[in-house]
Amino acid sequence: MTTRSYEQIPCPIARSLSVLGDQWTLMIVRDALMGVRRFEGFQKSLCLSRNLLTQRLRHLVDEGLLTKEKMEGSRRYEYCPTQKCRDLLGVLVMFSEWGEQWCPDPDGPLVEIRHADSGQAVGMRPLLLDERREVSPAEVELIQLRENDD
Amino acid sequence: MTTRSYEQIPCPIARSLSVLGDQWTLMIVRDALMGVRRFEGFQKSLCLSRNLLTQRLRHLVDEGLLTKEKMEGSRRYEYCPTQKCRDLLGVLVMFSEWGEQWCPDPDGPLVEIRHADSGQAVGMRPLLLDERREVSPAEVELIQLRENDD
DNA sequence: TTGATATAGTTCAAAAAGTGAACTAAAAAA
DNA sequence: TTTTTTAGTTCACTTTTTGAACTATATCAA
Repeated sequence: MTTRSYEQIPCPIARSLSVLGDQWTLMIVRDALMGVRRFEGFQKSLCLSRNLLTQRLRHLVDEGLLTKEKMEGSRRYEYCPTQKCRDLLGVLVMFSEWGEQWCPDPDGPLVEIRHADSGQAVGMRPLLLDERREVSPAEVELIQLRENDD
Repeated sequence: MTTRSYEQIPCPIARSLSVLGDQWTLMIVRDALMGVRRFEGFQKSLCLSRNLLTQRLRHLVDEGLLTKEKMEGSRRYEYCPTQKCRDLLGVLVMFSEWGEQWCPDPDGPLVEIRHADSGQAVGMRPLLLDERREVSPAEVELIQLRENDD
């Protein structure tokens, strides 16, 4: 992975995508958050070439999204998601909601987002951070505060 | 853009990423949602090569995220985001929140997410969809319902 | 303990995708 | 009318990705 040219754009979305925005990284994160821990697990789940998987896992470890840890009672390693990685759940939930809405699977949903304790369905919704009140997505806007002085 | 090999994985996240998950598409969507409408606008904002921009804009039009429309009082065209594109705002907001948290800009935030009417700060937060009650992100889990029968 | 199999990679050639610069043609402005 | 801007296209070059074969431990089963 080389430095993306938009890494220089002073915007948190650009910075996030410069870490996560290649073909495979978010799919590996998805797998990790669904419990995949080992090299062969990622490879079989995603069918990506093994050398690229090596590179991407190394990248994710370097960026602090995964740790490579010795498994208990074994000499083998496993890749475990860090908090930085777990914090991407919201991103994946949004991708999932968008995918269900705009390119649904004819066989019905395949991934569910649930509250761990109660098993109830959960969605990510825009909230006024002060009042803790829900607002309509249509009323939310993205504003650039300063200009990019290339 | 060729078909990604994970397009076959029956998962709404995989399907979303097969449309959006290349180096540039989400950055173009970001620009479009911040008001960029024309070829030169995207090119200057992102500094990507012009032939790639042509390809990506065509891809986004084909996928129904942008429409190429004649500008009023002109023979020129502009690229306008559709509802399918505007529905990606939540994804971008999550990327922005993650970026601010995990790779903050030393000069302070550059993008703000606000309620259009009141100007108040907005965040995407997990909500129990039945009760409309906020829950902790740590209590949210992503569950795969069926197996991928390759 | 030995042999078989599973796991986690590495290596390398071919194919595909991205980059950057130069070029073109139509539209708009002066 | 001439110049400048806009929206691309073309092409040679570089970088990435793919896919298959190979290697070296680790674990399992007899």
